[in-house]
Amino acid sequence: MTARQPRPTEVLEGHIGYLLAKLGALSSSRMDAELAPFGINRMQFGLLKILDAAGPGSQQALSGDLGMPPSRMVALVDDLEDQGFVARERSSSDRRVNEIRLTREGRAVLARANKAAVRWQDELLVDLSAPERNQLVELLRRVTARHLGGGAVHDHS
Amino acid sequence: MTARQPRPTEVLEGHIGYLLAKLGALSSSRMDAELAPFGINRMQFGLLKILDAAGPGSQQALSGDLGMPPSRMVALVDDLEDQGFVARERSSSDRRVNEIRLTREGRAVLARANKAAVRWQDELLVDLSAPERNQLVELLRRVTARHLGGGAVHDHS
DNA sequence: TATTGTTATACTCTATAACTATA
DNA sequence: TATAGTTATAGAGTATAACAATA
Repeated sequence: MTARQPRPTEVLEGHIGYLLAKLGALSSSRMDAELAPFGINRMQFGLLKILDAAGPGSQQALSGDLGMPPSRMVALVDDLEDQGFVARERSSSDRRVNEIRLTREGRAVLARANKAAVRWQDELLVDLSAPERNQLVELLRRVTARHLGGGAVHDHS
Repeated sequence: MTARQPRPTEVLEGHIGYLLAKLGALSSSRMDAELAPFGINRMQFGLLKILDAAGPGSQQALSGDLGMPPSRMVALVDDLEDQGFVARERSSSDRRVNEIRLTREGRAVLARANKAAVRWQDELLVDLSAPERNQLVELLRRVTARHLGGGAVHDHS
């Protein structure tokens, strides 16, 4: 509790990596909190968004998209399926694959969750003007494109 | 491996939180990799920087500064002490407190580690012009000040 | 033999809470 | 009784590897 001076961490804020890590962690935990009322976490939110944008896909494809091991998809999809947000159907052409598709309920919850996500984003950027927000997003996208642009974005710490 | 289309995650990049989380994770893991040759991780790097800027302090004060529980400091400082980068001295006025101070070796390794950190930052921002880099840092600092500015910056996922 | 999805295991990280020594 | 530091424990998250079904 005995933090010193005004702000000893100020010296760290010169490092953009520090700012990115801190804001990333804040944003992640807050996103999870915002999404919790809808029964999903930010990974599942991303999953629903991809399904919505790219159409149905196998768990392998999805795990490739999200850059996570297939084993991790199981619980994620289990939970979405239990809540009726996605449907798992054995592909007729290749019965090994699970074809995952968004249900009507899934599309509905995605719409509501998306609103919450946008609301939180607005709150995060409340101090920036509209042009500044666009500038920030554009700069971050350029950095992202260079360093994570190749294919799926991996965590792989 | 069977990631679909050009980049299905593109739909996620409209969310600044996604970009921040991904870049934060990338930056963190890369920082650890850059610092590993010096025998420290990014937390210890931050610790050394704070000691350098604010002078010696107790473990409590440091843990307050960094926003982590005192128990976590122990191993962090143990390791730094083993390598001779900091000295732990029982305070004479209150023998419960450990006064942590930077050693000469600590100051030397900090200087070298800092160069590596700056080099990585330059690489991260390689596609941005000098004014753009300044703009990005300034925007991030303003967002940080609003949402994490109060005191110590907590992780607390 | 290779691949999809699943399950089991093991490892890392971290917070919480007991414990000690000082005050 | 309260506080600084330490140790112990327990939980979450996650990757890796074994496994079953299908190709």
